[in-house]
Amino acid sequence: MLNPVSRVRRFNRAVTSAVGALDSSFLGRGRPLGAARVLNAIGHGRSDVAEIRDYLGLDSGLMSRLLRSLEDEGVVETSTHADDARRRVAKLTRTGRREFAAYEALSNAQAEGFLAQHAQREALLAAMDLIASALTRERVSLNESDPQSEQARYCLGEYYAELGRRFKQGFDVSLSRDPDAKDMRRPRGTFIVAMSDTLPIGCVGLKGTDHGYAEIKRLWVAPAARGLRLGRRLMDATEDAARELGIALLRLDTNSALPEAGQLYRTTGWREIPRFNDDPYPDLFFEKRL
Amino acid sequence: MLNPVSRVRRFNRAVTSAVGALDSSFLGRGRPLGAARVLNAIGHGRSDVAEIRDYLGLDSGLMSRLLRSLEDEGVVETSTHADDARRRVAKLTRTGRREFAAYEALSNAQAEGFLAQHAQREALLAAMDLIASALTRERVSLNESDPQSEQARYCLGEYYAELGRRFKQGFDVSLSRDPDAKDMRRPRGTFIVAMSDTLPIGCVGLKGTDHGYAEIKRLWVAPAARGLRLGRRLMDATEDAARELGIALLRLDTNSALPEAGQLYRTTGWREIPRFNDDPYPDLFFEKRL
DNA sequence: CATGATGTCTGACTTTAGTCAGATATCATG
DNA sequence: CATGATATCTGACTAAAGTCAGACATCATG
Repeated sequence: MLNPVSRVRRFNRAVTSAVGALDSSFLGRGRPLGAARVLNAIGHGRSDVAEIRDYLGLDSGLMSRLLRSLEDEGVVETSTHADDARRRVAKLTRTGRREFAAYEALSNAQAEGFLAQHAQREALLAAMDLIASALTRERVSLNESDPQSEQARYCLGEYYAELGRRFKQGFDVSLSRDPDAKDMRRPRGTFIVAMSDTLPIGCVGLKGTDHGYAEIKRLWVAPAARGLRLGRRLMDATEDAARELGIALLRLDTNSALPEAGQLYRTTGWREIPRFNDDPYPDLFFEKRL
Repeated sequence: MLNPVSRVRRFNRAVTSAVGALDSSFLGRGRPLGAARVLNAIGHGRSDVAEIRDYLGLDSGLMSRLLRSLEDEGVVETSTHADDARRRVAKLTRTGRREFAAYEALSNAQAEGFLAQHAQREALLAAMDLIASALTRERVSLNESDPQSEQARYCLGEYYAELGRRFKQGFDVSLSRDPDAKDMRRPRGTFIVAMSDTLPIGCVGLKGTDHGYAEIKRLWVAPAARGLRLGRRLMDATEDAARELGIALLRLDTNSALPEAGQLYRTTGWREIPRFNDDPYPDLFFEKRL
């Protein structure tokens, strides 16, 4: 009753019945589940028919019929794609948007109801984040994005908050050599955000300099996503980007209060070098030749 | 992207697709899912046809047909219930047990595969326990059981380990007034274990004494089950049992290092009294008249 | 022991999901 | 502009799940 496998299986059972209940709550709107799923995919912004088919794993014949039934119902309208007349794009009509809103309200109410039942909300949410990240790990996408985008700013905020918790003297960005956004945009550098579904769960910046090297900055992985080797994936992606940009030498600084970071660098070809800047926070400095 | 409801919904999406994959892994054995589910329910010890139907939420007609198809296949045999000739009981044949074992192996392999993919196993398992307990909270059952049963011993072990972590001087059972098992058996007392599915997640003992009162001992709730008001349920069940046993006065001791326990007692009609024993660990003493 | 309730079974359906082989239109390419 | 690839659609199926009314045997009860 206590071994890890039974615990996973207990979780599976609990979640299977919860998911069943969730699915059947969608049946209350007089539409089969398949059609409801297509409607919701469109509502969530997937307009390309092929993309929806792919996302939901449907046969093209089935997809075509589901789309037709939604059109007959008056909740969806389709048109041909502007760039490619073979493809079709679907969008919701006014009634379709109303139906979608009803499904959204249902989902939100279900989620709120679940949360309302439990004390220790934060613990529960953290557990959910962890599991969701674990389950969708192979679907984590690394996207280059602007260092001032919403996702990037979210990651950086979390990163600073975590440094504040882990450095005994706290962390104040304004005292640190905070990299300029323009140094983390191509062609000088880049900024990569790891997204799991719609949640940013990690980031890293490549900051161009005028000293013949580029610096790795702001490597962060969300607590809920640790153990998935995401740090390594982010570093690999950054090195690839650096090579693309013709950068031959990378440097970074870090702090011994973040042992997992030092560990990562040491096992991926970085070598320790003497201090190369006067930032007050770091106490460890590394270099890697590409 | 960050609010609690979105986090729950992200979890739901992640888990929905995982459950789908799990279900379809059961299709590899040439049997539709419905039939496989019935076979597995029987394998897990549910023999009464009505009980299976209820557990799986099936229509009686459908259930009857599924059972018939399993019989035709030679994996199940049915007979009439010994006490009631209207009811049927189903059991696996030899080949049925072999098929069941194959499904079990599949489930175990799936669970092991999931665990093998992840570092931070313990964190992941703890998150799964927490969520499973939250989802099945209304299905937690409180069972009176022998204080030396496997489940009881598991709970007590966890309880002692937790005291060891929370008391700054640690905890050594042999120094404490460890209650005798025979004082926690009817008619002198009782011992109640809270089970979620097959996992013990809490316990409490009622220890009979010869001094005109009984004592509450070993109240424990698994970390994964906190926030579900399980402590209160356990205490209520114990008080009910005490009333049944004709006990009019209850006492207990606890420690101020366990503030949630003190809080629970104070809000449920217990009043603080002077020390009534010489156990070195407790520093708070309560009494409640039934 | 008559009566209504209960548990199972059967027949006759419907709905949903899914498959597969073309048909048709359009696109990218040389 | 011929050719093969791609995206969607249609027709013709099958399988699985589920529903419903009634049949039948058995049980609990007064």
